[in-house]
Amino acid sequence: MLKTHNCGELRVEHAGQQVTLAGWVNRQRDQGGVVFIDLRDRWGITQVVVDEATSPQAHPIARDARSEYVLQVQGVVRVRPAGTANPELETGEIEVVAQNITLLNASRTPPFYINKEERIEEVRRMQYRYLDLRRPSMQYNIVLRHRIIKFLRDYLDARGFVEIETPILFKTTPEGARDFLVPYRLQPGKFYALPQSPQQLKQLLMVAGYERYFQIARCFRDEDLRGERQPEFTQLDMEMSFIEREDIMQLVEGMMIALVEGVGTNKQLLWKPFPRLTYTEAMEKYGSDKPDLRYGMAAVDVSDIAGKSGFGVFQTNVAEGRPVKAMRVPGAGAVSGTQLRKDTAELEDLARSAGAKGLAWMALPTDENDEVKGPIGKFFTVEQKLELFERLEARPGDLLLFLSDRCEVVYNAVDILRRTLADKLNLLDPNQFAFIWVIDFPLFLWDEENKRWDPSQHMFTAPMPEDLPLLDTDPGKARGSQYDLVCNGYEVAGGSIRIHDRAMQEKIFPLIGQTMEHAREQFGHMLEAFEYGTPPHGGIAAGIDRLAMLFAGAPNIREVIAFPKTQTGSDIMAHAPSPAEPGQLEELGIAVVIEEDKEDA
RNA sequence: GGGGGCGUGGUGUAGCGGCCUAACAUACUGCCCUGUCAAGGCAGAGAUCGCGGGUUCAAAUCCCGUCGUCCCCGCCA
Repeated sequence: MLKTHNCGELRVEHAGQQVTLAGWVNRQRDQGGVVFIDLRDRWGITQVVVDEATSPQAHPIARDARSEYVLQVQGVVRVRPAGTANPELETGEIEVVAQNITLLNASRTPPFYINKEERIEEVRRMQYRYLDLRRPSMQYNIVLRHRIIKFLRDYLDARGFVEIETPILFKTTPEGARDFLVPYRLQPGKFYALPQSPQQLKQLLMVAGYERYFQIARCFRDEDLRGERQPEFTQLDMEMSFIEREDIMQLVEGMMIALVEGVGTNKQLLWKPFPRLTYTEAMEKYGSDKPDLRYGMAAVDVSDIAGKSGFGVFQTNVAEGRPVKAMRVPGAGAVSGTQLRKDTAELEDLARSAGAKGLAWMALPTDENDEVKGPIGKFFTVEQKLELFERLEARPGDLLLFLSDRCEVVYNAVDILRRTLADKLNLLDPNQFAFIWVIDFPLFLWDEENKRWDPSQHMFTAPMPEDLPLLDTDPGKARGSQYDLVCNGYEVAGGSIRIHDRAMQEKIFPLIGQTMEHAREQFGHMLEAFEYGTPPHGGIAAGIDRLAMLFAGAPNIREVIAFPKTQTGSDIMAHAPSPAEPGQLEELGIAVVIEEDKEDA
């Protein structure tokens, strides 16, 4: 070893010890006769003192040392002279008096600061990702991610789960996203697909009798990127046999609580056990199947009251079956008239961008004797207003927003209004975790474009037993045995009880527009497996990137992925993707045909 | 596929028609300095303002296109 201690561990009790440290120059302070070097490694920073008089060998090297030079320092630990301790440093009580310094490697001037937390343009960070990752904040994120994964592994291992690897080179998987294809030289013209998840394989492991499986699995989906989505991402993939929905939810909930409480961050659970919302409740109240419950502002149906008001839009909509929903924004009405008009105009624009035709509002005065402000107030009788306020639990100074349209439009608008208002009103505390379960999803969602039902999760999700008859009569009403774990507005895990019966599986295919022929071709091995004693089973997959992001308090998952891709799927450092060599393509029997720019070529 | 933001010395920002021969901080280079820790002092170097075109007497600044990146919708659980 080139070091006997790391740069974060030396304390007063080490005083007098001969030590060797190695690391990077975080900062160098040249005082002339004495040079201070803050030596940094993954564990911390230790001050090295180099005195010209007592360390003639080390002094010139220390003088020439620059940021990010790699040094090995041999010296003696000493308690710092009185008055020179640095309470900012964990090692601030001591310093290492250098006897010998070896320059292990020099460094060019880095393109950005390693020793200073400053927002740097992301292109630059990605171009020099190895330097970006050297920054302490990134090292914290990456190590935190490791701790999360380690915790989950240990937790599941202790409960009889077996970690099993599944292939990356596989076949199209039924998650509904676009596949990444990998051409294969030995069979020109044929392609592997990278797994969108190990879904089929983990079910087959249940058929194989492993009963409790997990894997830290890389998944691949060729869809557009977002802050929370990368083309390759990591899931904690799990599957269990002989269990019911409740068993998995309990296990995962216990695991998440233990993780939050055991992984050593300052994150607080807002509540436990985790509340459960049905999909319908989530949509009705929050307009989203992954609502952020760190704040309220739930939508409340006021169709009955609004329909009786004198406001024509509400009357017509309610008469034609379109709901009127109201949201209470605490305190947002207690501003000047000018400000109120500006705020509500902005919110109305937002609602319009979500497809709504408008946004009505009432502002409750802070003085209860004043009139309610807002253009629709006059259409409501005093009694109607009081009824509204009571239902919304409105207080003086609140702003009430009213939306009325088709359900989907109202949901959309409620969702975007809630999220925007929460941000504006500073209601988003990243240290608070609001975990909730969303259950009772519809098994299918109608795909208007292709005029068919689409599985809302995937084709192996079992219907809720009591909804089986609906498959024949009204498939849209059938609920799936699906459960999603949501935290702070992010879906962090999703799973279901699976179909383990061939007949049931074959019943699903035609409903989702799969011909039997195509289904057998793609999934024949699954159907066949179901005939050999498949146990009832189910599972869940948790997004490790999103969890790590939440635990790190990071704004996107790139901050917790060592080498992420940009929004266009590029790796700026390595310049991937890149054209293939003609010889490689020839071996694969592939010709690249790139469309010339359609018109303006 | 669509909408929006951003792109100025190495880095982070300012400048948003003429006072820009582009400012500030920091980093960088040299010299001075024996208790600093965002060290300090003095001196210095460093930018065709992403790229291309246009408008104008005059463009970092306005317009169009393009490239890159980020956010959002679609897409994706």
